[in-house]
Amino acid sequence: MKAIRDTNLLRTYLSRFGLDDTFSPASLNEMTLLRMEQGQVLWEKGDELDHLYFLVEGKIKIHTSSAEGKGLILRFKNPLAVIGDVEYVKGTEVFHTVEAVTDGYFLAIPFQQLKQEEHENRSFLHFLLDVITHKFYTEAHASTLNMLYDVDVRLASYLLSLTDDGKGSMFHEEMRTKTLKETAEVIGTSYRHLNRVLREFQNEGILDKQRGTIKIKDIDLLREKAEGNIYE
Amino acid sequence: MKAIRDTNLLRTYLSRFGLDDTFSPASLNEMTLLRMEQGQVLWEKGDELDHLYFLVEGKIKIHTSSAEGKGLILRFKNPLAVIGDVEYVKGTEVFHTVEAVTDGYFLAIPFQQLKQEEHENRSFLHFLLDVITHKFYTEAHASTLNMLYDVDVRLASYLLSLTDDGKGSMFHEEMRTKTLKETAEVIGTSYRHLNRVLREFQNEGILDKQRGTIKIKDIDLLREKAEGNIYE
DNA sequence: TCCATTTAAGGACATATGTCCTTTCTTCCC
DNA sequence: GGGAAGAAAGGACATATGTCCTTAAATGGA
Repeated sequence: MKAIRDTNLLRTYLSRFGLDDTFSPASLNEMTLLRMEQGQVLWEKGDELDHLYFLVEGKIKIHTSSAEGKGLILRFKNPLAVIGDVEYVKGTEVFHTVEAVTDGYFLAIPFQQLKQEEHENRSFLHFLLDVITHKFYTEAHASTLNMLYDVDVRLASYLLSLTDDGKGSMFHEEMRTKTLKETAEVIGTSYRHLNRVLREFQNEGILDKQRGTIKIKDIDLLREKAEGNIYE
Repeated sequence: MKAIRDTNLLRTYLSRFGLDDTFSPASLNEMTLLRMEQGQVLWEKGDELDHLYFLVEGKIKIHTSSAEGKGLILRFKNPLAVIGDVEYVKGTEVFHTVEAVTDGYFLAIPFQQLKQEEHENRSFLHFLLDVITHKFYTEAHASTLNMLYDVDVRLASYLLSLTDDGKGSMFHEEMRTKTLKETAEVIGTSYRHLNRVLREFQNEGILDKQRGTIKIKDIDLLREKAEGNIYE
């Protein structure tokens, strides 16, 4: 990634995400702005980090793959996402590959500065704790869902998580998955199988689809399929 | 669980695990000692917690199950294990069932007291951060392993994690899994299938087994099977 | 505009894994 | 010592899911 010298933009992001409340002025001063470009692989398994990064604009994809190339997308992330928190606390290498899905920006701050911050500033520790706890929580949910349920349940959950606004009411009945292949990776199955399950759903009257455009027809049936599970 | 009035024992545990360095005297004073009994279900999904618990003696099992009764053991834990950390930070309900595998003891401290501790004591926040980060880290490893690899690789990893002392040398070539059924649940498969894979391993000369007693014969072959993955 | 590339759709088949049973040993209790 | 209950072993079969292909429609440059 390339460093961008744009103090105004940097300040805008700091205040938009309340980072200027979390960090001391000294730390804010150490922040740099970086630009990522679509498709770029930002970090790979095994990399050593020495900065903590905040995604402030754009979208990234966290994924992993076995030696044999079998891939699995763990999640997509939008601002404000934090990268390097676990690595900072545990001093370990990067474990998952991070890729830019769109163009965007990161803020970066050196680990060294964070050490300082830890001592002077309780709210930073709290921030870190909240971020990592949240990661653990969602990871635990998702992995349980993946281990315990078949693809149809996971797909239903995934569709609900996009369709539902989380409060029980429903928003866009129609949505376009960018690519079905990507959807397959997110729920941890092959494209072929996803397609199969989608057709089943169509046959059961749960949804309509034509070349990748999926339209939910019966959200109650979908909820039934998901068996009360929702991604996230 | 039943509260035990045994100040000496309590103090022993506090110092054995260095908790008296982490907590303020006021908090130490609020600690209570509890006894668990083998087989007891200690917490279930949906329970509300108002204490943080430390397992100081004995062994527990963290597991979960779907509505249809399909079960999955996430992990076993020995002292010092912490229960309720995520629930404390996020204010959520218990997510996994916790069961006593043996008799043992917990220390408990009210969430309310922790609030206090947070303000007065930086090392407590750090303690919490370390514990949760570690949980995230191991959970991420295990779930990736589970999603990406087949049972044979997972079994090989699991056996290695018991056989290996982690530094490349090897300890007990012979080990007795308490029950194979339990082993199956830990690696997330059915007993039937575990049995199948064990027989394959035997045919390939990797191990010998007779009625549940497994003896590793060729640890290099086993390592090859595990493809570099180790549980934990 | 046309061709190359990507995405979608689904057939055919292979494989991993699960479910349900039956049998055989152990273990343990009365 | 004998029977009941649990643990191990594995046969038979069902099912979920993966791999490999082929075809058709969309999409993005040159």
